[in-house]
Amino acid sequence: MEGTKNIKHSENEWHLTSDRPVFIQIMEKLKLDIVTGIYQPGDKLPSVRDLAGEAAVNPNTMQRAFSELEREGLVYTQRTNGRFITEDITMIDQLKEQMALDAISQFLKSMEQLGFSDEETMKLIKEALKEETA
Amino acid sequence: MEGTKNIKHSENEWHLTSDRPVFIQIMEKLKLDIVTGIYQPGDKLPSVRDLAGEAAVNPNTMQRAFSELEREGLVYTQRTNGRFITEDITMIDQLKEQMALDAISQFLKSMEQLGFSDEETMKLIKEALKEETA
DNA sequence: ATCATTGTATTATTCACTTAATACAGCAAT
DNA sequence: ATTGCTGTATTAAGTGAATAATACAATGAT
Repeated sequence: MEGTKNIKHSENEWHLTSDRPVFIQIMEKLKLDIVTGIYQPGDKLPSVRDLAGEAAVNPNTMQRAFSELEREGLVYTQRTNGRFITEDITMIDQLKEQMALDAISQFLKSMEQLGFSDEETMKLIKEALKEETA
Repeated sequence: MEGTKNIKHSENEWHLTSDRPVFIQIMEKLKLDIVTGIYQPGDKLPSVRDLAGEAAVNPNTMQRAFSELEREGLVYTQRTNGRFITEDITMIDQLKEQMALDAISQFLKSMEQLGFSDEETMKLIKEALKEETA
């Protein structure tokens, strides 16, 4: 096979916190890496043990995160060879769109709950984007 | 007497979930009720036991949520009389502004992580708001 | 003075998440 | 055949959150 370097993550930072289940946070990071193309369809993933060491978590915890991702169809396993990103590009695109829609609806819900009108929300968003570039 | 109805929440729904600490979710709801004016500055709160019963949680859990809110200065306690919303209007206004800014920055961060440009994000927000009214 | 209500404190138990330490089966390269 | 890597499974232990069941001190109303 192509020897060497299936390390596609280099100096990854996992910044895991204790306020939410770690395996959930790992799933979220992996999903981000998939929809943003850091992991390409069909890519081989580092082993459970390697990733666990890199993220400084127990191999069981990393294994659990992968099991869930596999249950959702985002990765698949070759029993003794390793894990791979799904080659279903449609699924990946749909996931990205869904994650964006979730972020949007969650944000709009928050602003509505705080009592901001749609106009006020738009105004605040525009201001935030302006200051971002500055 | 019980004729005094200091119940300002009526048929409140707490929709608590098990994916995050309950006392955190309670704090979030109380904060929303404060910044949106459901609870006014100086208002007396229902007793720990009453609120615990209403939210279907253990009194200890409700007590913990209040302890944290008190630590943050949003409520204060009269030892054997009850709890009250802070009368510091400035603090409440600042909290509301901070919650809005947090929602915005969290949203923008999510969209950036997903790889959307500021322009794309704005476009998606506008579309979401249009469909909302329709 | 008595009583109900208030916030508060204590102890024990349960549960999910996490870690730790192994162990096993299957495939590839040597 | 041996070695090394892969995913996977198992058991034990520790931790924080939540519940349950009480108990106590202080205040206001009666």
